[in-house]
Parts: sequence; structure tokens; C-alpha cells
Amino acid sequence: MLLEPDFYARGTLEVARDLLGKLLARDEVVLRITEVEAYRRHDSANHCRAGRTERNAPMWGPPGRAYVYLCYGIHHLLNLVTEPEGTGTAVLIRACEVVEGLDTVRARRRGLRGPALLTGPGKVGAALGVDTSWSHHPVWQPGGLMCHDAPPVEAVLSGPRVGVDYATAEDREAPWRLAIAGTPWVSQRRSLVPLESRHR
DNA sequence: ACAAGGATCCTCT
DNA sequence: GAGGATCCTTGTT
Repeated sequence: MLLEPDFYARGTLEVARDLLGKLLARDEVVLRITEVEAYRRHDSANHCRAGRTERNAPMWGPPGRAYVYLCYGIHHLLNLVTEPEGTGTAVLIRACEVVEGLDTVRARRRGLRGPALLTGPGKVGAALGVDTSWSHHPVWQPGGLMCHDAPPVEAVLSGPRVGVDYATAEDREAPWRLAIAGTPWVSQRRSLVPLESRHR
């Protein structure tokens, strides 16, 4: 079952948490989301921090659409747009595990095996075969790239986001990277702690 | 295990 | 003209 736009229209951190365990599908490839990062409003790490530009336009659009951008000139990073239209927020998909289409994924990932196959946002983009032309694509309607519902995950880890040194100290340290506990399909496990332990 | 550096190009200042 | 929400290879501990 496809997730409805309402799913994405909620707070970005909540959507990020709930996206863990959900399924990304394109053609014969199906991936289970294992690690994400939330990019929120008033967030100095967010591409939308300086307002609307041509690149970040998808993030200002309706929730439940893709925002794909080119990173370091090489990697295509997939985000899903959150919150009501005009907010400028999204969730970055950082890692997945393969559910179906292993042969296709391995072909797109130079024949690699194991977690090296999909632990990193550029790897997810490569595995799904998406590029910037997929920006604005609604993942809640049939066809192309889709996001399907799946049972919620039980235990979640959280930690600081990766590669955002340009942000303020507060935003750099904020634990807005989330991952499924107990899976090898996660990048940089060192800095992650159980989400529950953050509640005092 | 970990560190360093190159690849590569679009976007924004 | 600089730098980036990264990945891979190579070299060192």
C-alpha cells in the first residue's frame, strides 16, 4: 500500500522516524529504508536555509514528492519532501537494505556485496537509478519511484547528521540522524545511540 | 581500523 | 570562483 500525502505532511522529525522500515520501489528494485536524516525549518544545515532557489524548489512544493540533487558533482541524493507546501523541509534517505532486485542493484553498484552496497545516500541514489530529473516526482502515486507502507520498526538509534560542518554548532550536534537499531545497513554506527536514552 | 586525497560539476555568492 | 547533506582507493598503524 502506498503512503498517502498526509503521511509526509507532518513534522519532519516525526516523518523521518516513521520512514524507517518503509519500502522504496522502482521497477523490480525494492529497498527497505534503514537510515535517514531530517532537515527542518530554521535549520542552518538545510538547503533551504537561505530561501528559495532553483535547486531547492522541490523542497518548497507539496509533501510526498522527491527532491534529488547532485552532491560533489558525482552523487545523486534522494530526499522526500515533508510538512505543508511552502515549508522547505525534507528527509534525506541515507541507507537501505535490498528487499528485491539484488541483481540490478549489484549491477548499478559495481558488483559490490554486503552493506557497502547501500550504506550511504549516494549509494541509495545509484541503486535506484535516480538523478535530478526525478525531483518533483510524487512517490505516493503508482508508477516510477514509489514509497510503500510497511510495519513500523521497534528500536531506533539517533545521532548527529553527517557532513554538515558548515552549519551552526547547535544544528551540527542536533541528533537528527535516525537509524534502525540492530541492522548492519547503517553508515557511521559509532555516533548513534538509542533514541529512548535521549528522553530524560 | 583509520586517514588522506582525488574524482567531478552544479549551484550560489 | 569556491565549495559541497559523498564514495572509493591507497597508504599507514
